[in-house]
Amino acid sequence: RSVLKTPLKQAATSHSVLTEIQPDCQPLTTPTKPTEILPVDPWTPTSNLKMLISAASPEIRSREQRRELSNNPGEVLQAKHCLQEHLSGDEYEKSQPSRKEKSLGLLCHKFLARYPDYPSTAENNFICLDEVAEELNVERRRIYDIVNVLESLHMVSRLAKNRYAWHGRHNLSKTLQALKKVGEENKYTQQIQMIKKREHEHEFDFDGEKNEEVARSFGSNEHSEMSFVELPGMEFRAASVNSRKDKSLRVMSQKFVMLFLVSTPQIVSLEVAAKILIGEDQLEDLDKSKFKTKIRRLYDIANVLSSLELIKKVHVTEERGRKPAFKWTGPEVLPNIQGTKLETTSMTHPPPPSESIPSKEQCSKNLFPLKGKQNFTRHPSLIKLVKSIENDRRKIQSAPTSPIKISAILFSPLIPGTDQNLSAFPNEMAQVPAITKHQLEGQSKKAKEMKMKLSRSALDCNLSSPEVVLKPEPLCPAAGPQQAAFPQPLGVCSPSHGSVSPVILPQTPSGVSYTIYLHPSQAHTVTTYSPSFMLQPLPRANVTGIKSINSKVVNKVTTEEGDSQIATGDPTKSLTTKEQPALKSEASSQRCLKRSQALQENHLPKRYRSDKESLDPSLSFFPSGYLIPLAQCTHGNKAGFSNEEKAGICSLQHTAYSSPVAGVIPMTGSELKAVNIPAFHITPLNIMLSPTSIAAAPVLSNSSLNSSNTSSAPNPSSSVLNFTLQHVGLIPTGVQVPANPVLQHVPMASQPENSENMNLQEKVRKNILQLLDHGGLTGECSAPCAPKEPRMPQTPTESFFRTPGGPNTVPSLSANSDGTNTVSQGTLYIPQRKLEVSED
DNA sequence: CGTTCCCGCCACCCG
DNA sequence: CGGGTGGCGGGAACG
Repeated sequence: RSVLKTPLKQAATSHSVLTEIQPDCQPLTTPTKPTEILPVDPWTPTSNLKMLISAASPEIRSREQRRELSNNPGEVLQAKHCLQEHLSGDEYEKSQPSRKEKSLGLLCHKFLARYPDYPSTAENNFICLDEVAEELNVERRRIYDIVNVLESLHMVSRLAKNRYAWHGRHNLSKTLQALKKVGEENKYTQQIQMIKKREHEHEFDFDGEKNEEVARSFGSNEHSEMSFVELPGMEFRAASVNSRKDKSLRVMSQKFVMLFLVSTPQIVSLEVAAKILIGEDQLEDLDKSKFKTKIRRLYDIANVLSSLELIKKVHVTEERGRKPAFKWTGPEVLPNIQGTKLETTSMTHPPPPSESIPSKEQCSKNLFPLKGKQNFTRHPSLIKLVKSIENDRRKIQSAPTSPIKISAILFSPLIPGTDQNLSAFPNEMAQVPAITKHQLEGQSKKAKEMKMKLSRSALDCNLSSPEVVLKPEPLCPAAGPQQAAFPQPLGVCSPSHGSVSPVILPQTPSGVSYTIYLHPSQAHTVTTYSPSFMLQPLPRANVTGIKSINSKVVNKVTTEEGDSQIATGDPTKSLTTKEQPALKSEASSQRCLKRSQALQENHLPKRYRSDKESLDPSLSFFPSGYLIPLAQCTHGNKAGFSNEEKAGICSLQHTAYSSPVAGVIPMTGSELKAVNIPAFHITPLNIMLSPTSIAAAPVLSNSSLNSSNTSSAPNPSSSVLNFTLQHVGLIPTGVQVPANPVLQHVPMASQPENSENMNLQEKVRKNILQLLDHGGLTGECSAPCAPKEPRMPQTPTESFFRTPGGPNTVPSLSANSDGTNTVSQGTLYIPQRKLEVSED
């Protein structure tokens, strides 16, 4: 009916007619699987499995082999889908491929198998859809599904009708960075939080504040109406191909990925994803069918992402039961891009992709009229209108550009060697012989990683920020629930908006800039503040879901986790002696709860200082020639905060549970209890600092060690520690711990095991110290400046410790007059995790 | 039964 | 206007 865009009615009619006329052909229905085949049939799932097993065989692509290696031998099942049938097509027709044989995931694998991950320019990297479709024996329609999501990751790009160019993973890291950034700017983190919150709204029903918050969030939400995110140099190849750039699958795929990138346990449930993706357009019609459709699409996308091994399916268990979700298993994405193009290296800047740089006129055409209204809301229909207009405009714009020399651009050296190396990193890691899950997760690796990072960062001192360090477990053989506990490797990245830094970078020719198509009206909305700068004590998913948890539940959870964990059984036992007592004494949860609740009340979202920080339209030209609205707020914002504001916003405990800045949802004590405690059990080292905070700690302590400086906090390190401990509930609020421990604890944070804690600690500490010595530190921790331009780090240390976002993002701690500690800008992360995440 | 998701109609848009 | 694209949702397969 009217609801349907497509005159489905007709379809339905014709359908029924057809059905009647030709009963044997089922026009609109899924063909029934011809009942039965011999049990021994080669195509049964079982046989499939066998095939797989025997399959680690020769003819699999080298790439495939690598993957296999990385897979735990015991998990053949898991790898099942990873294989392509190895036999010639001879057996095709005789058997009815089971539904699974036709799955998009498998198809995608086949598709991927055709092309190298990192194609060289020399190779023939053209993709002809018809050809592929034929070879893979599927309808073209299916190929579109695959290609579309690949395109969203810039792994392919469309050249012309029926033709695509294969880029493989060369662009992947940049794309992910861009996506992450955009995701942050879209405040996806908060949206997720919000969704979850809403799920069980029933419980907290407080005042209008909530509503306001919701409204605001969703209202401003339309900003996320952004379209396809592009990379410079990856812009439309051919003008003609542009039209549907903002269409669903592609964009949806990008958004989906964004959700992972901004989530701390990088797990996203389908439900949430769907809601967010829908919510962007119109929040009201939470139409069920629409939701269903969205989910369906998400499955499609997820399937190909899975094939790419960027995500994998898991289940999160909430109070409602198991819900399908996906976990990011791709490379860790560092918000800061700068590192990618090491000016350090003799390589210098990669030659600017001159060919692909749009003319100036185009740039001007791209100018978005900025609309100042902050909360301008428009009716959906209007949005649509605008969209189409915008669309047209785009077409026009792109027209002059017309197809560029493919060969030139296709493999344009956008990605310097360094980048490639980086990209390759995960693979290397993956190649490390698979041990046991635990071991993988284990410290040895982490320790190495740490070292590596440390030394690396030392080397990269010229970088204005840490370079991209990829997470070690990308290929996920061991991906278990535990991973959730280690959202980010030490020092790797700030979960936060890289917007800060990246935004600043664009100046650099080779910088990873990205292009977002926004509706003019939305330009202003882009990032007002960084979502990540909020404390996220809990994993959104379960957090939201939990009302009151009793110890039983907690135990249960822990136990469940335990099996895959090193520390098992009674979690308490696995704790270090040191921690143990603390934890116990901790009736903490209760205390925390109360307090948090109390605090929440006071501090709920006072919307903050709007955009005074929007110093100016903050628009700038990127090399790509596209005009991109900067996330000015990000840095401006930070700088903009006055101390009192910070204080107000971030006062101790309160901040932990709800930050006005972030619009975090306040949580109840029970929730905290439920979530935080389990986290402890799971992670021997309970204190898990986010990269941001981690970065902060060293700097701070350092500053206090060396020459003190700007830090207003007498003893920042201890502040951090105390804050953390208190927050986590390890120590009563009143207790204070000396600063030193910080150094020890921080490193430990990355250690899942305690057995070697001491050693590791030692090592890490040494490393750190060493590092410090090296660069003599300049710990400027509370410099609220928002440099407009990329700033070169003064010292290696600084560059290392500074959050990727830039100097201004360095978390600062300060003691408030009231004696409480204040954390500003920084984020202390508590291990966040689902109540339970299970692989399938 | 709930979840997963293949199939293919048909609206759209491009050349 | 024909053909490439790809939104969309029924309902089968799967678990």
